[in-house]
Amino acid sequence: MSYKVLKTCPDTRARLGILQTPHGEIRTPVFMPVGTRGSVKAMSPAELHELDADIILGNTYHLFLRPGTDIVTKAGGLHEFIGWDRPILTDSGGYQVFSLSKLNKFEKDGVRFQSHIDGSRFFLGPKESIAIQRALNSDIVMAFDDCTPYPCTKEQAVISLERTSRWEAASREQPLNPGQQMFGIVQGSTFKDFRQQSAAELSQLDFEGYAIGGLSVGEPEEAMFECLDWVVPILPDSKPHYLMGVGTPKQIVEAVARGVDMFDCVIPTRLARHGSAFLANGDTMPVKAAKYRDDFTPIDEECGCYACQNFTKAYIRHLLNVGEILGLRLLTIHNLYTYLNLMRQIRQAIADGTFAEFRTRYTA
RNA sequence: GGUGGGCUUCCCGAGCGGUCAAAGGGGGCAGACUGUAAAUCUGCUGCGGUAGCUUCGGUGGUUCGAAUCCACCGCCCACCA
Repeated sequence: MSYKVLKTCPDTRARLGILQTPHGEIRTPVFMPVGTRGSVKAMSPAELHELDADIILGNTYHLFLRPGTDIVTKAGGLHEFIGWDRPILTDSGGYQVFSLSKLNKFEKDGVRFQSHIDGSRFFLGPKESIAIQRALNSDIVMAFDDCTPYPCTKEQAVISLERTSRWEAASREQPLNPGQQMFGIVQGSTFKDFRQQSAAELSQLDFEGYAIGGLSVGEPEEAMFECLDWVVPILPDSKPHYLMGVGTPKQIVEAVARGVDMFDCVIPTRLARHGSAFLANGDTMPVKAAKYRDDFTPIDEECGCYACQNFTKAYIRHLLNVGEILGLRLLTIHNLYTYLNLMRQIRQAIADGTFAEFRTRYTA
């Protein structure tokens, strides 16, 4: 048993847990910073340690294109290659089926991609994706799925779900390295019967964890929460539940209340590079805005991050304004700190049995 | 002193009689962003809510009509004395 639930919230479905991997423990609920191409953009591993990140993501599609599996294999695996000694979860490339849909074509056993970099053609299916993730030697391997777009008709959803089911079963059959574990991904768009069917089918495959995909792709927030209400209760309780690609701080708190243990999202790092800071209450602040030109206070007086302890909004705005990379770095540090700190507060609240109050206070 | 070139909206810069409130950059401002084709992208950028009003160094003039043509004045840059 690599996952252990330590405590459950008496009032919600929130759980406190520990996920064991060959590169260490992951304390859940967890937020996993996204490092698509072998780097959490603008952050060094030392800084991620300092921020207390338990685990980061990598991406099969992107790392396959560059530097390529041969290089990573030669380096001794992704951990060695990027100098990160804690757990890594690799996404399968299923999201790129969705996000790069203009550049690819479905086939029975996978997707014919055209590289967004040089136009070269290659094929990615469950077999290929898992083989790449095996070469990367990530701690958590994601099954290869088809991330359904939104809006989506029931006819499209059924085709997509059938494809995902087939691909995930094929993914599960692929060998893994010792210690690697694989998570399956529930799809089914915003249709209750499809979501439940998908969750039931996946449970049969006995994955080490269960992800919910195909959300936060444009559907209303309420629809996302509704999907969680359908799906999470029928996922195995003894396994971690991972909501892929989500989300805003308030969405994370709401999803934890619905029994989700793991999250990843590019929002904190991307918004940082685009000039916005997340505040402790979940709101965003456009630090690049003109009104902060002469504001010599930190982004957040209460924040314990390196940026807030040492720099003012006026200075960070100036750095952003003139295009100095330190501005992006400081905001990235701040946003990741805010996210990881939120997760600490969530875990503490569950441990203390006060998560329901925390949730009410936070989302108010 | 002479000859030639120039002065355009915050900046650079196009424009060479009507379709010009004026191309294109830059800068500025605002917005978007959810398993990252993203240090990216989109929109706005003379005033006014509209009708319209005020701009293209200055002042006059030519013309139905001028940023565009003419005269004078001012300033800048070249080269020649």
